[in-house]
Amino acid sequence: MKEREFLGKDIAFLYRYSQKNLDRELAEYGIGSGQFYAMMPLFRQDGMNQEALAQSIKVDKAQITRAVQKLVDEGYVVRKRDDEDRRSCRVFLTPKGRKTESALTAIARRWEDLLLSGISLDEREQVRSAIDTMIASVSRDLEGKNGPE
Amino acid sequence: MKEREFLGKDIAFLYRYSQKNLDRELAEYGIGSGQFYAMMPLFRQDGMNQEALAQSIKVDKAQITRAVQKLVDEGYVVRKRDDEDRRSCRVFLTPKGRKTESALTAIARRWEDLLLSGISLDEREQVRSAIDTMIASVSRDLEGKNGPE
DNA sequence: GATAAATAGTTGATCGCGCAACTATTTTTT
DNA sequence: AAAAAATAGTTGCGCGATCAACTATTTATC
Repeated sequence: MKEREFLGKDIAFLYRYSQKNLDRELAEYGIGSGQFYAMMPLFRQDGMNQEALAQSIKVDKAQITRAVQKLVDEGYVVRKRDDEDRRSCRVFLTPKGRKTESALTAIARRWEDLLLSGISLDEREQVRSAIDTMIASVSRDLEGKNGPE
Repeated sequence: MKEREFLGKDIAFLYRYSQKNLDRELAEYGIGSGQFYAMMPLFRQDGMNQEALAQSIKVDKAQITRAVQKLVDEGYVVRKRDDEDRRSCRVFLTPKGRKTESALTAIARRWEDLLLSGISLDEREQVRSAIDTMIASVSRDLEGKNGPE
């Protein structure tokens, strides 16, 4: 039985290196990894509010406030007060923002290709579903801890 | 073919939730996840210098400086100037530090058990080796980028 | 319809972490 | 042996991210 390291350490390393890689690739767009993650869901669906955006990448809403602020500063998105519910802001891509879609998705794809490069095609499917399972386990744990009081 | 999300997002989530979980469990010891990762290698081998410690968890040496400083403040480790090479400090566990070993490894194990809880035993082996492969791919990429000048 | 509770967003404090610039000590070159 | 290059560690700066406390608005309750 091979001597194994703590799995958390491996995930941490993959995360940190991912940030580094993204930051390098994104530098020319004037944004960092935090903004990148916030952009991706907007390509799928434009005009969601910040709460929905936060949920879709599972980060704190404070983080979204800051990411969107930066994206506004850089001209990639605009905030529009929602007239149905004036507490919330809907976030829309600007034309400049839309133009980055193919470049940003290419960056995501390249990173993913690198990660999976040593793994056979049918194993990839298994790895992905294992990761889905882990996320589900963790999410369930999370709910148990702060969800229903 | 199922609609898949960006793999990086999943890794980011697992990482962030892991930090949160560790921080909660470590609170009673007065340390955070950053110090936890630095402690783990010391249980295996005491007295390595900070450079080695940094490499063993693949973080920046600046991060180790800070983590060790905090661990010294909390009384878990001591720094000893190395007399063979007076540039480096060797880091040793104190008795108090040693006493945390079983608790900290239990925390690591519980977290890992949670992560893997939905995955069958033989799939676990595959997942682990897939992650090893990803780490190898990423490390190779990293070397290609700043290694041999 | 007034008050209470929930919700969307913002802000400040704090942690984890990498990078670049710096100091102090080897090690290598010449 | 002197000068140059490498190495271990520290420090300042900035980004990503969470939490807690706060404001503004909406929804529920009495």
